[in-house]
Amino acid sequence: MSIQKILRSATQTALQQLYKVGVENVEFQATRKEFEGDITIVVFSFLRQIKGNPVEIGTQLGNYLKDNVVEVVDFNVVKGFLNLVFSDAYLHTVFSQVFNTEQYGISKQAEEQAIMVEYSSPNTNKPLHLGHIRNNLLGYSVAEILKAAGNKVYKTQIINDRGIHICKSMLAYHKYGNDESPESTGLKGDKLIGNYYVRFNQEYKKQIDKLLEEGISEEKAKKQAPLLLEAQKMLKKWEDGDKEVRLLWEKMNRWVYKGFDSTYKNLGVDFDINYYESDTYLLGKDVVQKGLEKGIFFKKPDGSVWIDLSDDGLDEKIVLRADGTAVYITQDIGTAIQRIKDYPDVKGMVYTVGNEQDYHFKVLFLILKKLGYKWADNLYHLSYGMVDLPEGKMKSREGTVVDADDLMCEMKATARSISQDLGKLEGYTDSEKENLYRMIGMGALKYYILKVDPKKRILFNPKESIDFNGNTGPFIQYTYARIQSLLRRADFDYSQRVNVNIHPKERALIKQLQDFPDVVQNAAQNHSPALIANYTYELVKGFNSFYQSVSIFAAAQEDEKIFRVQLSQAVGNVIQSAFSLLGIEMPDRM
RNA sequence: GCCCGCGUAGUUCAACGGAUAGAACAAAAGUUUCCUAAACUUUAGAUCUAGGUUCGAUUCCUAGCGUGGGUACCA
Repeated sequence: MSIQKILRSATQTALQQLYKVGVENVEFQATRKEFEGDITIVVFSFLRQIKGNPVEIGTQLGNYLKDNVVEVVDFNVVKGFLNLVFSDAYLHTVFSQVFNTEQYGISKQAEEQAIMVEYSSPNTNKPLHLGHIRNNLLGYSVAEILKAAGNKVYKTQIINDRGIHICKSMLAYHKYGNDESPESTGLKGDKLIGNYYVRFNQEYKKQIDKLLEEGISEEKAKKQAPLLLEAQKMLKKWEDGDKEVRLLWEKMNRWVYKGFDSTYKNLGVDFDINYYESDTYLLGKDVVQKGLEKGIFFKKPDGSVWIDLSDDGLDEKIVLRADGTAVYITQDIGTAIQRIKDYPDVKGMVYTVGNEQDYHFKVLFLILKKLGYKWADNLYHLSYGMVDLPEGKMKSREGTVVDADDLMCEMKATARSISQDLGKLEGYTDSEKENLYRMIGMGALKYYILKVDPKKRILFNPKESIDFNGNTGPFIQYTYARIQSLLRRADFDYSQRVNVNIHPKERALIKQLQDFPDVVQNAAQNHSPALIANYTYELVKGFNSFYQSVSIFAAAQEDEKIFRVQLSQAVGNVIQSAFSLLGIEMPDRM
C-alpha cells in the first residue's frame, strides 16, 4: 500500500474520531524545501466540514498520525499546512524498492489494446526542417512515454506523396533537371527535390510577373500561369496512371525517402508502419457515400457533399468536391478507418500535428463519431505550437527555413568544439569521440525542444546557439557521466541493504526517485514529454547538490559509503530511463 | 468580423486552486592541493489590465488590451 493511501485512511479515521466527520479527499503535496517535513497535508480543505482553527486541527491530526502511523515520526504545522516527517526506516524501504527494481518506473506489461501514434507525416517535395524536428521528437517521445506507462503502441506516419505540390517539383525537374540525380550531384535526395520545388516557384513567379505586365489581374495571373496549368495537367495524368509520370514520380520519391531515412536515423526516430496518401486518398469516398445515404452528410445543388456541424458549435464543412474528388479531410477519414481495419487491437490514436490544424481535427473527430465509430472517442490531437524565428514564421520561399540536417550538424559541431576545449577524453578513439559529440549535440537539441510544454510555441533564434550549460541536455548527460565514473571506481560490493542515518540531501533524493513512476503516468496522461524533462532536471539538481556537499568514497562509515554508491547508481538509472523516454542517449564519459 | 491558443524577471522556460511565484541564460561575487568546474554556492530581477468566484487565484469565470493561428472546395 502506498504511503498516501495509508495516510489518507489514517486521516479519515482520525477526523472521524476527533470531529465525527467523514472526509472523502485528503489533499497531499510535497513539502516545500524551506520547511521541515517530507509530505504535507493541506488542512484548509477540511474547513468546509470542520469548523475551527486550521492550526489546531492540524496539530491534533499530526499527533494522531505520529502516534498511529509508524512511518511518521514527527510533524509541524504552519498555517493550514501539516508537514509530516518520515522515519529513516521507511525511506530505506522506499529506496531499496527503487534500487532493486529493474527499470524502476517503466512498465513492462503492455496492455492488449494498442494506441497508434502518428507523427512526422512529411510532404515528399522538400526536406525536413526545424518544424518537423519538433513534430518528430514530440511524437516519438509521447509514443515512448505511452509505452512506459503500460500501453502497447504503434508508431506510424502518413506520407503525403501525391497532389499538386508534388507535381510542381516533378514538373520543374522534368523541365530543368537534365537527368540530375543524387549520385550525379552529390546531394541528398530530399535536398535535390527540394531545390526543384523552389525552382518551380521561382519560374512560376516570373510568369506571373510577366502576366501582370500585360495588364492581367493578379488573381487571374496566378491561375493562368502556364507552369501551373502544366502541373495541373500532370496531376491529372498521375491520377489516370500515366506510365511516364508514374515512373518519374516513383523515381523522385525513392530519392526523397532515402533522404528522409537518413534524417530520421540521425534524429533517432522510427516507425512501425507507414501509410501513403497515394494509397489512401480514395478511401474516404466510400465512407462519405455511405454517410450520405444515412443522412449524416448532405449534398448541395452543385453536387458537393457537406456536413452540418452547427449543432456542435462549428459550421458546415465540405467533405467531397462537386467534381467528386476528395479533399484533405476525406482522406483523413479514410485513413483512420483503414488503420483500425489493419490493426483491430487499436483502441485509440494520437495525431501529432501543429496547432494550426486544431479546427481540422475537431471536425475530423466529430465526423468519425457521427459515423458511429466507437473508437472515435479515443482520438487525440497532440497539438503543438509552431517553431518561430525572431522575425516570425519560417518561410521556404524566403529561405528562412532552418534545415533539419544542417541544424543537427551544427549541434554536433558545437559539442565537438566545447568538448575539445575541455579535453577530458583521453583514451577515446576518434570514432568514439565523434559518437559522443553526436550524443551531446543531439541531447542539447532534443532537450531544448522537449522541455517546453507542447502547446506553447517555441522561439528559435539561429544566431544564439542552443545552450550546453544550465538547464540543458548536456548538463544532465554530464551528471550521468559523472555517476558512471563513480561506479567505475567503486571496486567493492555494494549490493547489500544497509541501514544508515540519512543525510538531508539523500532524503530529498529518495523522495524524488520515489516520484518517478507517477511522473511517467502523468506525462502519459497529459501527452507531455516536458513533464519528464522537468522532473529529470530537478532530480539532477538534487544529485549535484548532494554530490557537492557529501563525500562518497570518503564517508565516515563503510555502510554510508555503500549507501551513497547505491543512491548514485539509482539516480543514474532513473536519469537514463527518463531520458530514454525523450530519445536522448547517455554517455559514460564526457 | 467570428472561432481557437498564448500573455510570468532583460531573454528562454517552470509552478494538480495552496505556503515567501521556481530555474536557466545574460549581469555581479565566490568555490578546484578533495569522487569530472559542461558543476556547486551567493546577490539583484517578473505574474498584461480591471472586475468576479474562493479560506486561498499565475491557474477558474467575465470584460478589455496585446500577440499567434484558423476561417469552408490548399494539404
